[in-house]
Amino acid sequence: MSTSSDPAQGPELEIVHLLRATTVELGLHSARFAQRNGMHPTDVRALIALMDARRARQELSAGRLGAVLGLNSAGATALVDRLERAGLVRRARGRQDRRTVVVELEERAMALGRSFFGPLIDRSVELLRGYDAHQMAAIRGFLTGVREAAAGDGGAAGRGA
Amino acid sequence: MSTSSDPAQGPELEIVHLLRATTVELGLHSARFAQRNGMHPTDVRALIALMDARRARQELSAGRLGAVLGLNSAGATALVDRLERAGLVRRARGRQDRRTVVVELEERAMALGRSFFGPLIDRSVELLRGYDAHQMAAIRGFLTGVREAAAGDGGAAGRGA
DNA sequence: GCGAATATCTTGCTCAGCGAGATAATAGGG
DNA sequence: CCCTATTATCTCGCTGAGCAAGATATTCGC
Repeated sequence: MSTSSDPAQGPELEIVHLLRATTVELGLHSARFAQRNGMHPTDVRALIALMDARRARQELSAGRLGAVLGLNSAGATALVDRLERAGLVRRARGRQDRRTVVVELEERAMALGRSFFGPLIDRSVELLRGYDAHQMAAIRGFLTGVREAAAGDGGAAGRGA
Repeated sequence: MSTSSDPAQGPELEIVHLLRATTVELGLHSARFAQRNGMHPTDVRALIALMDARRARQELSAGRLGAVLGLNSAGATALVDRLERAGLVRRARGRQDRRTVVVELEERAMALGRSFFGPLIDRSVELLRGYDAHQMAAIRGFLTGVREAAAGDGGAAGRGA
């Protein structure tokens, strides 16, 4: 966000800060969406995870959803309660394992998600169409590398207070 | 609804989802860092904003910090209280306008921030060194475009429940 | 100096998320 | 088939982040 860094340190650092600024902006966009619809940031993240799972044609249980979002079981239950009360999801018992609760998206949630992601996705695809294969490979490689670095928990982080 | 479902629709969509996955992973990384240091997500975001301001050689007041993070004045006061109690920042009265409270980072917070961002930044720079100017321009252009699209509040999103 | 405007702080409240434990369903050994 | 360990979810009680409203302190225009 805000003004850039010392470009003197190289174009690489400038891009690193640009990536961070972009993630911050996406987060703020998401927060605006949440507030506008009377939801909490966690609810939006849950919606994203559920739509992701749906794209991959996989069921998502309450517990697994909570794990993805970093909640404990009580928090996961409360989350699904909220989403259900808002009419965004419905609970269904798992078929083979009836202990599990499968969280299924209501049509309303899909529409809401599309209204949120659609324009952003369309604009992104439009941007990408302007690049050649060589450039696309670079974008893909960079994002993949950063994702793996973040997932690998690169942050050392000493003991807090 | 065209765009947002099928990965077979082209390499563009794959990259869009990759970007989203990357931001999610960065968010989880940040959450792990927060928990490990007894902080909350908002505290980490505040630290980022403060380090950003410092890089830009700009002072950040309590109220302005709260605005950046989307908090009201009470929330901003509580946030600075928390960070101060954790020894991460100190309050200082503004020089020309003594109503304001300038939030200044303690050395400890800088070190903590570096331990969090350092490895990720290093890895990112390393990745970027493998690309030529043509590719760097594509990465820069794509990220800039997405950031602007998100900032422009592309999400329509009607009234929620 | 007086009153309006502005920045922060205080008070009281709501609700997201946690820890601990209860309940329900499955899997395996006898 | 029954009994026990395991696993998935839910219930209860609590902590604390953030909000709304208002108090307090400082600045600016007149």
